[in-house]
Amino acid sequence: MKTVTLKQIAEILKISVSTVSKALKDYPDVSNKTRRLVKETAELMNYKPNAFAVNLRTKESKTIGLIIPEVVHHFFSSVIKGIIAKAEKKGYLVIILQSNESYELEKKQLDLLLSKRVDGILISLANETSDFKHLSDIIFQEVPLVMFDKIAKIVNCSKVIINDRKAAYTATKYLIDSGCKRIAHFRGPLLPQNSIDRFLGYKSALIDNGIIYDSSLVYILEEMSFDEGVHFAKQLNKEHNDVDGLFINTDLVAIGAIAGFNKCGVKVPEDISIVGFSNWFMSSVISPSLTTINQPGYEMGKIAFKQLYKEMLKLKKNKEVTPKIIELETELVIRESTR
Amino acid sequence: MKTVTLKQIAEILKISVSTVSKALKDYPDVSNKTRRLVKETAELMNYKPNAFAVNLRTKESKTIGLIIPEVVHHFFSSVIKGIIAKAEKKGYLVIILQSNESYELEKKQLDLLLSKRVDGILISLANETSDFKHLSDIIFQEVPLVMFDKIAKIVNCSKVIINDRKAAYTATKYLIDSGCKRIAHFRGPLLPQNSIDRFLGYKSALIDNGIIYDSSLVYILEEMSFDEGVHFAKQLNKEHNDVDGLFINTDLVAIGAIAGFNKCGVKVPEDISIVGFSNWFMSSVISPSLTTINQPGYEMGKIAFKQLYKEMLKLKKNKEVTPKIIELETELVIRESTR
DNA sequence: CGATTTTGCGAAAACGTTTTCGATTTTTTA
DNA sequence: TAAAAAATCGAAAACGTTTTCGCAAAATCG
Repeated sequence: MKTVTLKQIAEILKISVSTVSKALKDYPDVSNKTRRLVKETAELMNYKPNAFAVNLRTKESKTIGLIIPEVVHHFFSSVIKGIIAKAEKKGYLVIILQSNESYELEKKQLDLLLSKRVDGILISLANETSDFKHLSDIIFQEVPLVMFDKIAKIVNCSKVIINDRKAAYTATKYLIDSGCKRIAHFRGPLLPQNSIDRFLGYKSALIDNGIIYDSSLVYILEEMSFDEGVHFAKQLNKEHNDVDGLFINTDLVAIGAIAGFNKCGVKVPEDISIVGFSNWFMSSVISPSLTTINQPGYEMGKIAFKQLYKEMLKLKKNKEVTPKIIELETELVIRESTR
Repeated sequence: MKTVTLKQIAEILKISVSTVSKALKDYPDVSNKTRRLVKETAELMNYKPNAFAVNLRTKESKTIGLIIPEVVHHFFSSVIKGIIAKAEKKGYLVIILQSNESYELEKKQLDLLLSKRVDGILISLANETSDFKHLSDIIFQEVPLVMFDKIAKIVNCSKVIINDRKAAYTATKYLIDSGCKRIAHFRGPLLPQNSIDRFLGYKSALIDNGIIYDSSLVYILEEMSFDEGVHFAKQLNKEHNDVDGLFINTDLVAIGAIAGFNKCGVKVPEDISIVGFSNWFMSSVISPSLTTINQPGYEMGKIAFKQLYKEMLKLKKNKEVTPKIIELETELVIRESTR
């Protein structure tokens, strides 16, 4: 039950290795008779081409790398699912690495993927990442690279994103339109672009609508966990009793916040309206269900791979690739946590 | 900025390719002087061994395959995280595929991984899988294989599992001890071993404690979703108003069931005690928080890889591997959903 | 100082495939 | 029927590494 090679097939049929190879790959310069013969015996002997040899010869691995800040996360696992699904259809396998939001790890893993000679790389940045040389290096080495969700604007590669700023603007505007006068914001860490953009969207919605921006109403959350949501809800209630609207960076925190307000005796949405972000599946089933921004993770994964695939093809044909920025649509999902 | 090879280093230093290779790998038959020289220039030229060539030569890819029924799932993503973490430490990368609970896909993906020549395979079975030839084939081909969580007892390979039967017994026993007289069960699909075992644990706990087993109290859930939990809670309430205890196959469904009972005006735990399974992080934060069985996903991932690693090493040394069954500890986490 | 051992290096095969190029045979055309 | 064209095949190089083996030079020994 050893692995069977082209050579073995060749010896059995008393023809050359090259002819066997060509027959299997439908080269025009092999007769129908021998082609059929080769294919039959290959089938019979259960021939499987040695991927290592093929890789070496063709200089491609039909494998892509994926670096993600955190696997155990509903949004990211949806993205992963989208990527894997699309990649498999195109004959690509996906190696997944996790940066754990660490810049150092991210760099190391990028190196790892390069040394494994993946055909392309998909990445969503770690929160810590503020230097982007490791990414520019990739581009310089002409390895196709596509960033998604957590991107760096400065890096000259294709990106698949949502318009975080616009979505946050919409969310905040909805709070304003529904009558909120004093609106707070639970934002994410300082570095990631999407956390910045959501904050900016929040801020400009206030300003555009004649509400004075008050920086003491913006809370910076590092972990973005349920518990942080609980904690900061309590704190907000203590420090700013008059707040009647709250836009939160992500649903998990928002759900925590609802629980937190619950404990303080603050009623949602009667006393305070809350809008989350990402439309986690739990958001529709909790009580009160959460008004939020729908962020299409699965879709994003599929499209990110599609773009990477295009660029890998172009590279193979030595064509120039011009980075593309693809913006996916989001929408406001109105539920019970807002008036 | 082309990729640099051993040959190029050799030409520059006017020595042979073999010496360069040996110098870099600290072979004893190369002098300290040339070793240092080689290493320095390799560093300088930013030499990275061509993984394709190394693979071909050494016949290993330092890559393992992972097949999982569903990526977007808290338990499984925890397992993935554990596997990736451990694998990376040992210098292995992980290719992840998703069977979507489909037997056909599972088979196809196993083939894919084999054709890519991964060094080992980790798998958690699809619900649909009831024929195991594709798995035995892997073992026959001497590719290390370790199954985890959703396993097939009949396949002769190492397995990392929890004792589902015992855990379910504990859960049910706790319901009995806390005074429940009529205990229902929401089980998973018919095929998967863990769904069977949890049912059996439930059943024998009843019988051992003098409660008559009533099959009409056992509901089979196909999707294991939140919505199914809501739906069957309502149905149970309609069909068996007298039930005062409920053991549910998985936390997500249990949380759905709590919501369902809520809508029917059935109070948890006053009217009915509920025990879930898996200790999803949301279970501790909902209200009432859920009594459940803690199932260590991250741990399971780490140990599954560790076992696979051992077997890959043994295979390399041509040593015999004897399949091992590793049972991880679970514990009952008592919260508010039970009296 | 000659014989033996040790040290350091290189040639070459091997891994299994793909693909170019030339050679031979067969078929077509003039 | 001779010349040209097409069809069919194989030899061989190449991809970049690892590792065995042999050889020469240096070091050690008696």
